[in-house]
Amino acid sequence: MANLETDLYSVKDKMYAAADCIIFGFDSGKLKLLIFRRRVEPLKGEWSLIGSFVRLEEDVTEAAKRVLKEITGLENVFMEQLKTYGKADRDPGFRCLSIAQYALIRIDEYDEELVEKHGAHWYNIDAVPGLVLDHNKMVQDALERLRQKARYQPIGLNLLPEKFTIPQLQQLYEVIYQKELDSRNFRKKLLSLKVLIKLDEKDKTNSRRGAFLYKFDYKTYHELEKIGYNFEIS
Amino acid sequence: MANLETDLYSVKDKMYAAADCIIFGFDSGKLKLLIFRRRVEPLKGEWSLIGSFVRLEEDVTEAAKRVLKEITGLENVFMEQLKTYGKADRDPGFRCLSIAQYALIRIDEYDEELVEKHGAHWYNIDAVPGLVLDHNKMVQDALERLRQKARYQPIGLNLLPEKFTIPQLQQLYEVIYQKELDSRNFRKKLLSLKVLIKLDEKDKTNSRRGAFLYKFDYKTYHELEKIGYNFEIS
DNA sequence: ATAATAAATGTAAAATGTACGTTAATTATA
DNA sequence: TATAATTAACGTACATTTTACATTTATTAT
Repeated sequence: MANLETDLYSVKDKMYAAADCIIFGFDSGKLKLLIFRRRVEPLKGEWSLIGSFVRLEEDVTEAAKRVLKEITGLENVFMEQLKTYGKADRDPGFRCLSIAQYALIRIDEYDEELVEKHGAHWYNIDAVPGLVLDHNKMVQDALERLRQKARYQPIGLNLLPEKFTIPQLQQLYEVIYQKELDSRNFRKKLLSLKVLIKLDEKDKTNSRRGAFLYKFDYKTYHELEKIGYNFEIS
Repeated sequence: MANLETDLYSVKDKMYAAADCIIFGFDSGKLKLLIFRRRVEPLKGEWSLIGSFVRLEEDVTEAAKRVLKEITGLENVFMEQLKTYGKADRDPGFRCLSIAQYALIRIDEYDEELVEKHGAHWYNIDAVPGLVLDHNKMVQDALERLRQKARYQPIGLNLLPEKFTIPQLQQLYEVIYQKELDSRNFRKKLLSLKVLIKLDEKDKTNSRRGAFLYKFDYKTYHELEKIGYNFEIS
């Protein structure tokens, strides 16, 4: 794969596959996206989703994990396939499929130095600049998927620290759904689901009184899931 | 692409992409799957999802439509990407990604002759034989997606004729969800959604009395959809 | 005319969702 | 040391939806 650009015959004659990652984070009440400068011609240097070619001997999933680790230092992150973008003319350089995958990371955990070194940058989701190829479309699709999926599954929690407060969680849902939620009903609904473990620690960064921290009870959740239980928040 | 099997160097050195279709139908109260005999080595002649290599100059979506038309004669069918199967070793012959797409067809509309000519066959979903590679897994994943998606969107209707009765629709939901539904509550819920148009024709194939035929009001539905409406049936 | 059969309608209780008002805990400050 | 300010937490009444179940209706084969 090293001489992709130089071996013109093979470039035009082959099918390539890229793994592109839509990396979401949540910070200061905002949903964010991590992007970097594209590393291959054409359009080298332009803003792009973080991605890489899938190597011949490598699983698609592995390729996505590889770049994610390379840029953020993170492993074992929530990542899920979004969809494959397969228009024949989507990339002017190659015939290249992109298998897009979205990742949800805890923004306090990534390796800042590494991110900086690769020229990557976090943008507010509503201020993402123009990206190469169909990458803006991928971001839109990923957002829609996140919204859809968050309604019935507790995936949003992957964007928060392990210990979080209910007001924090509400704020997260508010940015995902892009609408305000009633804090009293939100709390009531959430607690009725019986999958939060209340700790006796408080987070006092946002109020004098402080808000209790909670952990999500994955064990119980997965058991309930089996018997057709839905983590539904609206 | 014609000499894939003969040009050994390129075969081992290239990435291929296949479009595999999970084709669902609904007939006599059963959910069915259309499969055929694989046309390429290795495993030529074994039961397989209906698929084809994606040509270099062809969109992935086009490839899927192409095979679907080739085998069933159908165009303009509901089809949606399921996911891409990208394990490096999933196909012992090539490095080949499979972009799996599921289709929902009205089983009374396909071209029987064409299907027969290609050695394709409808199997009850609970009696699908062993398929090549990871195709059985694809079927399971597609089923799960269908179940998930049918809860909130009226995609099941793509499996029924344009005119259908409420008992028919209920039967469809029952096979999709694999559970019995209360007919009184089903009807009530369905009609409350205000997206069925009652015709003044009856279908008398199942009872002396006959059941009224309905059409789905896509126009109204799509308007409601915009304002955050959910076609939720459980 | 009657029996048989699936279709269609109805109703009451339980559960869930919605829209609010009130109280509690904490600390900076006066 | 008391008070003000602020967010967290709890509660309640009403509306809507879901659930569980019984009855009536239209049709035709006998």
